[in-house]
Amino acid sequence: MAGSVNKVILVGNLGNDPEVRNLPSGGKVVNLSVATSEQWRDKNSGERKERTEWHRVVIFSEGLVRVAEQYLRKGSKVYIEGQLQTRKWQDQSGQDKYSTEVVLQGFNSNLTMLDGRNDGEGAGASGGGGFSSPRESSSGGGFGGPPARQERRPSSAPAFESGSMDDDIPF
Amino acid sequence: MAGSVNKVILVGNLGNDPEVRNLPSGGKVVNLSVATSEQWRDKNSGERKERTEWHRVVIFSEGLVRVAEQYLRKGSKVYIEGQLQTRKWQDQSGQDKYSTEVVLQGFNSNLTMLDGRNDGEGAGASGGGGFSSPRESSSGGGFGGPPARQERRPSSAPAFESGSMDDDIPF
Amino acid sequence: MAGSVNKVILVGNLGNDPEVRNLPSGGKVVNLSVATSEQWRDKNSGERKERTEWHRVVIFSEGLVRVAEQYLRKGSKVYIEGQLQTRKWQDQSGQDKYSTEVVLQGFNSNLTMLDGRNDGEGAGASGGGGFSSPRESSSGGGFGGPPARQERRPSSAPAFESGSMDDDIPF
Amino acid sequence: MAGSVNKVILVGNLGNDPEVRNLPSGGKVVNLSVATSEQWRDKNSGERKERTEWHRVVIFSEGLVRVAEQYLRKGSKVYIEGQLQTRKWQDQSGQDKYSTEVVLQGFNSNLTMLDGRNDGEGAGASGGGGFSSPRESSSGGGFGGPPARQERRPSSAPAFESGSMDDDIPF
DNA sequence: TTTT
DNA sequence: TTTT
Repeated sequence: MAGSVNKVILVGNLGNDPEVRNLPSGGKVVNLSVATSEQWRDKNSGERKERTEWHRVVIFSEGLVRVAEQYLRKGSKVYIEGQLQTRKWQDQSGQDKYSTEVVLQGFNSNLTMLDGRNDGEGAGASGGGGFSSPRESSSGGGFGGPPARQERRPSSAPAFESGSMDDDIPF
Repeated sequence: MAGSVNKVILVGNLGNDPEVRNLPSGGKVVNLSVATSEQWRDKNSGERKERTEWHRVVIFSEGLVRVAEQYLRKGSKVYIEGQLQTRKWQDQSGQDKYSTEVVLQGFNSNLTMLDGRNDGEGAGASGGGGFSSPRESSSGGGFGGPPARQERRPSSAPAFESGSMDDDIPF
Repeated sequence: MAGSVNKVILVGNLGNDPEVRNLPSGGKVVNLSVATSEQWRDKNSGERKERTEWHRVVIFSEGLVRVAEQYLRKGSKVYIEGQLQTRKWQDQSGQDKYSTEVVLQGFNSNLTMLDGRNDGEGAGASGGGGFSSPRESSSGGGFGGPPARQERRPSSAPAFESGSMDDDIPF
Repeated sequence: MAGSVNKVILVGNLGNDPEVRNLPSGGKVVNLSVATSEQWRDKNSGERKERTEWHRVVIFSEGLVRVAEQYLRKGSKVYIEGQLQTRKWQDQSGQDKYSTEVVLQGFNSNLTMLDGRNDGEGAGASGGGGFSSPRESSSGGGFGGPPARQERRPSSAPAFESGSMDDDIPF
């Protein structure tokens, strides 16, 4: 197909601790159960309503499996980026069943803890090797206007709390 | 829950013409069957592989129902933004079944045709009324730096045809 | 154009309290300064690195202006969905300047607080009126398989903490 | 910061052929100029309006640089996923300038051609190596319900051509 | 500078 | 069932 996209973005809370399973291959898979919810007020009755949706999330990416194991617990709030996949299986009675999951696997996945203290490295999808600098190989490379010698990501990166950018950025 | 997000973004092709159904309420629902696919080369065998995923899309938003009816056909390429929802139903034998769909309803949905001739208006989710100006009520409103009297979107909108941006934007 | 999309998604923290300004028109605009940051370990030196990016966010949507005023403070973590816009302005010396902002306006915007106690209504973009039920007009409307009489969003919606879905959803 | 997200999603058309530049390091950077546009009808005057936004896109990811060079031309329609970055530079007169760009670099980027004949492989961000199977290492790994011995993506991939899904998926 |  |  001349280009397609399959992306799910969730922000929600874990209904349970992550379930880690070992694969025959030696790898691991983690299953999460993630709740998202909407609130609204009924137009007619004026009542407060809520609807909770549960999502099955399956993590294959090595790096993200590690994040899930180490940092996530029942109740954790997470940002998730994955892909929709439906698979077919048979129950005990041989009946066909379908299961739709949000799959985190390969380059375009993400899992980020939104509460708690992730003093860790951050979590790239990184299918295997981990990643170091998000822009390791650049040097210059900007658009026409700005001169190429400009440093794009100075090592003296200003931390958000420091307030040191006050006279840099005009806002 | 202190804030959650449930969003699906798809770019894919329709496997069939849209199915339009009338609701008892007088409204309409449109069902789409959307394919996304990935290609890759098998690391070991070197073979070319492809996996196609089919997505059930259900459109409730009035404005988007109209777009689907008028412009979409089997084979159309679309951009879709909706929400994941799983619902339970019983088949003829009384067995419980679950069905997961991408639902377009309410403010945070979108449906945009990516091929063909949409000679129409564009497609906002607009639950009912349609929308006029995307920034009708602004006047000024910029950040600190720029003076507040600046027009953000003058009715003399800076259309590219005017050529006036040529020496404006440094790229 | 036969369909285009302009969307920014941010999860980050406010560097300052929201700045609220009144418009001549009687409306309000809110400006936010939002930080996102990445951490990584330098491949060569092994050093821990961090890069913080500051985003200017401008809120025009009435409903979201209210959310920002009421709930957001310096340090708040937010989910933001808006549009990229670059505008031109002149500084005191008459020099042309360009400013790129993430604009929340119209139907496809979102602002959700990710920490703290938003005991409020949730925050739809809702350009003007607020919104009540996210699926007010549906009744049935599912895909072919499931019968139309199924309730899509039962009022007895199970809250995430209740565990009441245990025997409903097979995960 | 306990987790942040910085993501831009664009669907638009190239205003010019891609600009490829060689880096001192031996790598390449590609700059794109991408237009998105909105149409609406003015509430008062009833006039048809349009607003075009131009985005500067900078591609560092090796794989995506290749895609851009090979397949993209002036007028091409693309799906782009990247990150917002603002950088500072000085013009000839020593004046500080800021430039905000959509940067494609590292694992969470994407570039997909939405028209034309991409007879190629598809385009993962894949910083260097390319990617083979999107789920090479799985075997089993499903959620609780389905038995673990189920193959998730059999090498006999269930291609739609086989007709085998006809009576499978209830839609 | 694109596209409709 | 789509598309390449």
